[in-house]
Amino acid sequence: MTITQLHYVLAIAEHKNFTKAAEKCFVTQPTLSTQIQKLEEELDVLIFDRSKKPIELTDVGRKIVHQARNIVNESDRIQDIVDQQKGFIGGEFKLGMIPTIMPTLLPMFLKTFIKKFPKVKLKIEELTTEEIIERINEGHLDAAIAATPLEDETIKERVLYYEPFVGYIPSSHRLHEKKNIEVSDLEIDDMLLLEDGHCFRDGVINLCKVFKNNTDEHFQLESGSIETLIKLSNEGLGMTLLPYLHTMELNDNLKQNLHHFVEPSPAREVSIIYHKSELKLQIIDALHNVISGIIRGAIAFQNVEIISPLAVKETKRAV
Amino acid sequence: MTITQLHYVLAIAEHKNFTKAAEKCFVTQPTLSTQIQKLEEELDVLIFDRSKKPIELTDVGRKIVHQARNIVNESDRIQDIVDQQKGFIGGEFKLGMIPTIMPTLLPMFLKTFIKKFPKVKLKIEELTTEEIIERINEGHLDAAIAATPLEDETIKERVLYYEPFVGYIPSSHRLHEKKNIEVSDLEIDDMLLLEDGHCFRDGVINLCKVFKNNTDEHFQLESGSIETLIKLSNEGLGMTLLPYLHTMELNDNLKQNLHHFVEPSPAREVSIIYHKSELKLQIIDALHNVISGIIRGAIAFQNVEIISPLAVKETKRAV
DNA sequence: AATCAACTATAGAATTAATTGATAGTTTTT
DNA sequence: AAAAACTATCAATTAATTCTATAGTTGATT
Repeated sequence: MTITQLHYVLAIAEHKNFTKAAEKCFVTQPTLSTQIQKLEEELDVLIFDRSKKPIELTDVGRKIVHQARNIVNESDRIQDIVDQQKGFIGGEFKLGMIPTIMPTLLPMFLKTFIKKFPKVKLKIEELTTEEIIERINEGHLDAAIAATPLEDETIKERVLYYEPFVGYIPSSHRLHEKKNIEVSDLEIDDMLLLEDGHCFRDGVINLCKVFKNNTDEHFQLESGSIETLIKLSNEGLGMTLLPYLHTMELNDNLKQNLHHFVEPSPAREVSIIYHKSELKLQIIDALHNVISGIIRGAIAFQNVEIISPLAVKETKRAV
Repeated sequence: MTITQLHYVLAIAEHKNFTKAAEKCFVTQPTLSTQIQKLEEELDVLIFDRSKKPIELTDVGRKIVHQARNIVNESDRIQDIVDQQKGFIGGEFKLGMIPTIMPTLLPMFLKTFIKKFPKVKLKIEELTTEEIIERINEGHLDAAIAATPLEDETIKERVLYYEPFVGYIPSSHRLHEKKNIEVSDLEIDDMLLLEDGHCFRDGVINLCKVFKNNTDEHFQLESGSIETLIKLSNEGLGMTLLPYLHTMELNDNLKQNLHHFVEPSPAREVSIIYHKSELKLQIIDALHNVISGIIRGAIAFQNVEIISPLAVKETKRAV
């Protein structure tokens, strides 16, 4: 059994096709055929069921693939160890981001990051939380930025910041006259909300359920649609909640419709998440440091006046 | 990087000598030299410091060895997965046992076990708890039977049974007339004890500390010396505590010196312990089942009369 | 400082394994 | 029925691993 063979197994398991897998491995298809045969012979067990089209894993095959992924991940860490020793931070790094975070956060840290770590080739993709979890587990993403907690055993989370929600209340809305709103003011029937998989932290009222109820009867919004949300809100379809960082980009007209919560404000927890095998931990560290540094800096400098200490819990300084 | 190369790294790290490591790997010494060189070149880092005699690991080398051990263990599990699928329970299995458990427990289960699992080649070694922990972590032992809890993060424990201690009190001793003794009767100054690293369970008085204090001033006994302990006790050097299973083998004369504790009796927890990577889990399962079955059976049948329900805690049925 | 013992490194040959291009044999799709 | 899409197999090639033999290095001993 060789690590190369395990790579081949993973590629075939993924593409369900020897020919495509071979391309991805930069070898010819017979190479895969023979190497898989050798491995199957060595273990004296069939990993793939070739009678099915497309090819399928056998029961043992599935377990072997799972274990093979462990082994390959663990063996990749050897290079990480060496990189760490050399103080080298570089290489390709695939980062996922959910749609409601990407457009505001990415421009804030990207320039700083690539300047500070020029050898890291960041590949950033906008994905839903579900897609992110799947791809992290499959090893196609090195890390992602998403709303947490996820409660997923195989994925580690490191909190970047807490982002309060701000009410966006058009003049037609019943709450428009109220300067600061409270969670108890909210009513599902006159709200537009993002289907965003995020829950609020324990202790703060859990708005998740409210969201879910709502989406049944009304409609739901997808990727990058916060602008749409605001427009719909302006059309008189209801108030909405915006993540704080988004509110910073609104023009002055729209800003007038913002109503902050009285403390403690509901907030979402935004974290960098990654597989528990902690591959490429140095780059994750680097991202964590740059982003949480930027967020701290940006807020402390620009916005202390706009939202005075928005604490999620007494002890926590938001955003 | 190949798994073979990692095996070579581990062997050299262990023996600190290319020539010896080569023997253990069943290859010649030049093979190791070249393969290690290739790996070091691929990673572009020195794993071994050859200037030192005997050879030493570099700092990165140490980390690489640690990771290499992970990878090798994980890759061994592939065979385990296959074995499990085939329902095959067999292969070499190295089991450690501490001296105060081995002589009584081994004869009780060995015959049954090898009859039930004839394909497992058990290699049993008598070792101290410290040696066991070290060897499990180094991968030289597959499992061991020892007194627990160990509070060692890398080692998993599965309790086999609780073994009460029985007082052995020669006629010369102040407590000889008392039929059933209590923990509060014990006094360090007139007791002989085993240096056995085991602590009693929470809730029951912790006799560990008593042991430790004692060994300073007096003397301590090593491996398999319970017979000696009894003889010394008979010589008037004090009473002692015997693990329950040992008391079953005493001749009638000596049995007269046994004094059971009033409930709850102090007891030791005896577990099968193994590395958290859970290599060869099927065999560990098999051992666990056979041993705990035997213990349950033996006691229920022969000894209900001798020590009536000796519960360590209210809820637990001892031995 | 010469010699020895105990190592590790290197060279070249032999062996073993991996990969390829060409092609045969399947199964599925059209 | 033909074409398309795959995987398996074969023979040849290339690459890698390992071996034997030996050279080089270091530290200890005389």
